[in-house]
Order: sequence, then structure tokens, then C-alpha cells
Amino acid sequence: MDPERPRFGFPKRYRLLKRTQFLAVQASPNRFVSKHLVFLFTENSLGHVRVGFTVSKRHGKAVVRNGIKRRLRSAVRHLMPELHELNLDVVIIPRVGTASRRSIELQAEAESFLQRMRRR
RNA sequence: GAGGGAGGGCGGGCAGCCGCCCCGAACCGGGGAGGAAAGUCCGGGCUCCACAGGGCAGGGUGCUGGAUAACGUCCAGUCGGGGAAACCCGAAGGAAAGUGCCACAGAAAACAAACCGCCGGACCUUCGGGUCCGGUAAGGGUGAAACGGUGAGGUAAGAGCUCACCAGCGGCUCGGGUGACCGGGCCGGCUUGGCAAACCCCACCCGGAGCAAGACCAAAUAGGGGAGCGUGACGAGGGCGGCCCGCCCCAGGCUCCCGGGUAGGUCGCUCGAGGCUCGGAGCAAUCUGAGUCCCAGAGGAAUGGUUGCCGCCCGUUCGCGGGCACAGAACCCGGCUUAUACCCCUCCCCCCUCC
RNA sequence: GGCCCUAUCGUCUAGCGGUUAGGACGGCGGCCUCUCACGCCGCAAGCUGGAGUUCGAUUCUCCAUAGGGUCA
Repeated sequence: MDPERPRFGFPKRYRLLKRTQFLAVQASPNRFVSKHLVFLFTENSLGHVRVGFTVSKRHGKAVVRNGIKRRLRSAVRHLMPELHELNLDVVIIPRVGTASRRSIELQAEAESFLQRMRRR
């Protein structure tokens, strides 16, 4: 494992970076749905978690979609100390209405996903 | 003080905590969204493809001069239109090269012609007028638009038929201007509709595609070419031969090499028609000299999340609550167009009041 | 990110600068039938928005908006 454990950081090695990686996660049947977010996930063998976001054009124009991604990223990185040792690839897809939600609300939903995964 | 016109600036500020992307000998330092980054409507650089030259087709532009790498952009002017003015708007060449169109109405929509009329003559007449022939285009009415306008002469009635002035056209000419054009003089025939963002003519410009361009490295799998080794044992195919034997070719196997090329990776990728300061030329657009600075380069895509204070705006039960535009780089530049809260600055016009 | 295309009743579509903007399906009303369907007759409803050219624009030009296609 990494000698320096991440605290609240969210560097590239904890992210999904390729279209094929996203497609692999989306092909799996595992999902968890909260009020504003959909979590798709599949197991990996890396010893840590990887997270990616998919924000479709349905949410609005570029400035709105960027805002959603930034708040999602902030929500996830604040959970990284607990989240990072899950052996999962996760794709988080916002549902309609996410644009008006604050970062702290999205973080709470991600936390409920985290609790669910820990019980598995 | 009220209203209006032209142009420009800004695009909330400071601090704490936690983060992200890129660069650099790297737990530290440096940099990190816009005036529109947007729409993709034009133009250029760059890259690949095509190409002797010229023409045709197709597309674009369209007053003049200038600026520029280039433009459909910009600047300065000309003319036309709007406005009381400041000022604004204009795809603004050619309609006496040709073709076409001009609905409805109207007699007639561009060749000239004549419905109601007006006038003269002949004939008829129930004395109201009618028919025919000829002259005419002043008046009526239609239309978006009707073949110059006003006045006088002239006439049977009229008419550029004649004359004066005006408008317009053509030619010659003088002055000013680089030019578009402007101002003036003389002469002529007397008068010519609109539409070219209809076809078209004329002048000028344009090869095509686009960084998902393109260049390099290069798995796995399939297939191509070549070399070597080996098999050809039953049997099949081809060649030598009429047939057999025999020999050769071919086929399957293994090893190696070569080339194309997919996934993937690297480059292209940011120093540039660059920014800032001070000068110089020019009315200006812009050009130019010196000094100085390095200022995003990702690739499921960073430039943020959160808290506090202050500043505006709205609401307020005076505790506070809510809001702060339009909008997010993707090869790079020059323009155009569109979106944009609050606030600030400069100049100009007109009106009112006061000095 | 680049390059293209389209826009006409609720839907699918015609439309030579002057049209009452035409048709089909659907809708509504009526006739027919014991009733429904079929059939017949009738009605309502439309040019994406803004400028410009023209006497006149759904049509021509420009700008915008909204959809859609295509290239890894």
C-alpha cells in the first residue's frame, strides 16, 4: 500500500481515467441509488478505490455540469480516509435536480453509500 | 435640473482550513479561465492531399481612398435615407447588353395605347340626343407605381407644339479633390417606370480538407511476403511421359526475418501577426523604435469546496434571512454576431431655470 | 472539438414573390345504424423569433433560437 495515506486528497490514481474503465463499471449490474445520485460499482484488484463521474448534457450547459462535478469531487474527497481502501471501481451519476444541491448534501448521500458497502 | 446621443471601464474584495492540474534536480518554488473562453458567420497561420499554364463550372465580394498576414473586418471620406439636433442607418456597380416578372384594381403596367371624357365633320333625329369617321390626352377614376412640374402663349379641342423658370438626362468644358464626388458655364434632344437579397452582365477574389489535421513508436489476434529445417508414410492434385517406376512442384508442421496496421502510447501543444511602459509617423484604423515580461496547456478533461468579515441589492417581526450577472479554455490568432446584474468615467445635443 | 442538415395545423407532409396556405391521420359536431365500426358531410387549428430587400415575404438575404446527423 501507499506509505503516505491520503487524507482528504483526490489525486489521479483514485480516479477512473479511460472510457473503457467507465464502460466496464457500467456493464456490471451492481448499483446503489440515493435521492440525487446513482452509484454503479464493480470490484477491482488494486487494493484501493477508484471513482469517476458521469454528468450528462441533460443537466445543462458546461458551466452547470462543471459545477456539479466540482461539488461531487469535493464530497468524495472529504470521505477519502474511509473510502479509499474499498476494492471498488465506482461511477457516480447525478440525477436531475442535482444542480441546485450543495456539496454537503451530496457528501451525506455518498456517506450512506459508504455505510452500505462496509456492511457487505 | 429633465430628456436624448456617442464611447469606455469594472465584471465583488480580503483572510483561514482542505484540495486539484501543469512546469522546474521536485514533502519547496512558479503558473493556472473570458470579455465574450459562446455561436461557428467570415478571414489567416499551421498540417496533409491535389496541382505545368490557362480557361469553364461553382461560390463569394460589390461607392472611394487607406489599414492589414487576410477578411464579408476596421479607419477616413462621398452619396442616399431618418432625426429638431447631437447622431444613427445603408449588400450603395450595371435596368438606353439581353431575358423575365409587376397579383388585385385599372382603358392602359412599359411596345405604346384610349374606358368615361373633350373637339371637328358626315348622316339620322321623336330635337333629349344617337351612329360612323377623324383629332386629342388637359380633366375623371384605379393602383405601390400612369410616360416631367408650374405659368404663359397657342388651338376646333388639345399637346414640349412653342417660350420662361424648375427638376431630370446626355455631350463638351472650367475650377477643387489621389478618388468616389462637389461647385460653375455652354450646347442638345425635349423626358427615358420599378425589381438584379429575379436570371444575368461587368470588375475583383477563392484548389480541397481540417489538430478526430498530421508525424513517430507499437502489443494481442488474424492475414500477406521471404528464408531455413523437416515431412511427403496410405492416398489425392500439377509437371516430364502413352503407362509404370522415378524425379520435381505444390500442401499441412516448426523456427526466424520483413512490411502494412488496430488497441495503446509519444509528439503536434503553446514564444505569439504576444503583453506592458515610454517615445516617433499618421485625422484615424494602423505602423514603427527602445526597454521590459514569460502569462493555462488538460486529455472522463485541473483552475475548486467550505467558513468568517466587509461591500452592494431585496425582504424584515430589527434577531436576521435570501441574493450578487452572462458564462467555463481544448491547435493558435484577426474580426463579426449573440448573452450580460450592480456600479463608475468621458464627450456631445436639445429644453427649462438662475447668474 | 470540427463539419453539415432541418424547421409549415396535435402528428406526417405539399406549396414558381400576390393562394381563403392544400392533403392525409388524429380531434370536434352532424347524418347513417337498434348500437358500435365502416362510410358520407361539415368545423377548428399552422408558416420558430428578429431585422432587411420588395408595392407585397411561408417563399429571397442576414442574425438568432431549437432540434437532428456525422467524424475517435
